[in-house]
Amino acid sequence: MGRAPCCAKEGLRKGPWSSQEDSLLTNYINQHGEGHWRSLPLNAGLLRCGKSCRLRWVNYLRPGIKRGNFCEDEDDLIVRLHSLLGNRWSLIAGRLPGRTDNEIKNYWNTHLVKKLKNTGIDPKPLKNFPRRKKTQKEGKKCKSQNSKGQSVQVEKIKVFAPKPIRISCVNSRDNSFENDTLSTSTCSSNSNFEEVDVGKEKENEVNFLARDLDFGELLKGDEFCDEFLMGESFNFSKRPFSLDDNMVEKVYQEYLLLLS
DNA sequence: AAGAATATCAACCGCAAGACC
DNA sequence: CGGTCTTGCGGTTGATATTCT
Repeated sequence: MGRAPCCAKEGLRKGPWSSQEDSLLTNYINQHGEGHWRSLPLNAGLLRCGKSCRLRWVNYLRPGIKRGNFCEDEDDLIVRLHSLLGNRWSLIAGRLPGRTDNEIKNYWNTHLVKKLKNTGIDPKPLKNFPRRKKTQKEGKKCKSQNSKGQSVQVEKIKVFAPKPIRISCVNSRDNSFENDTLSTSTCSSNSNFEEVDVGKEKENEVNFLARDLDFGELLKGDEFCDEFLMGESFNFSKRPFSLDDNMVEKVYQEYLLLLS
């Protein structure tokens, strides 16, 4: 099965984006919305491939993106989530307000790995979870036909990374999971995110987690996770970083709570 | 001051998988 | 139902910046 390239390569610009290209892309998306990446460059007057446009938008131009200066809370959360989820940067990014998967991945590789190694911690995930398999139904709009054979747009459930919210308390960094409550506080250094209705956000979060993390599927038949779920026999001494306060267990318990 | 070495991060690439035809 | 398209993800690259010698 041959696979067509995402775009014709000839005559397309590569490399860093100019401010003019940025504004063309931003203006186009502001007017027409995201999506249709393949046709977007042509329509927006850009000599870029759609993939490049998407990447630029998602990682740089999209409103609400926070750049640089990761706070200690964020470091902490990234390390913990990485320990739980491995290199599933998009999932990790979903838990960090305004951060992109690319930025987190870069930050992990350039800063956190070193930092962990310097403190004698092996920055390996607990478990290499398989890459998530999406279900047929989720994620996309699809066309279907009504009884008259007319084509109608059916809105399928779309997996939005929810408005990023923290799942843990941020004020007590070293005891981040002391509180059993599911805090939705945002990162302390982040003032760009709105206060949210905790009830609704929690609901959204549950939906998000249930669909996107898909722990049920992820963990099904997994001896390691069975063990983890059973709790008692799990040996925390295997953990890649200090767990004197059972941090990861608490993160995990939060996820379980959200799923219950 | 200058060249080398190292760090950083934006962007590219290939692949997987669902959607579409 | 099979081939193709589209999107999104994670790994990697390479240009630029910074630090070291």
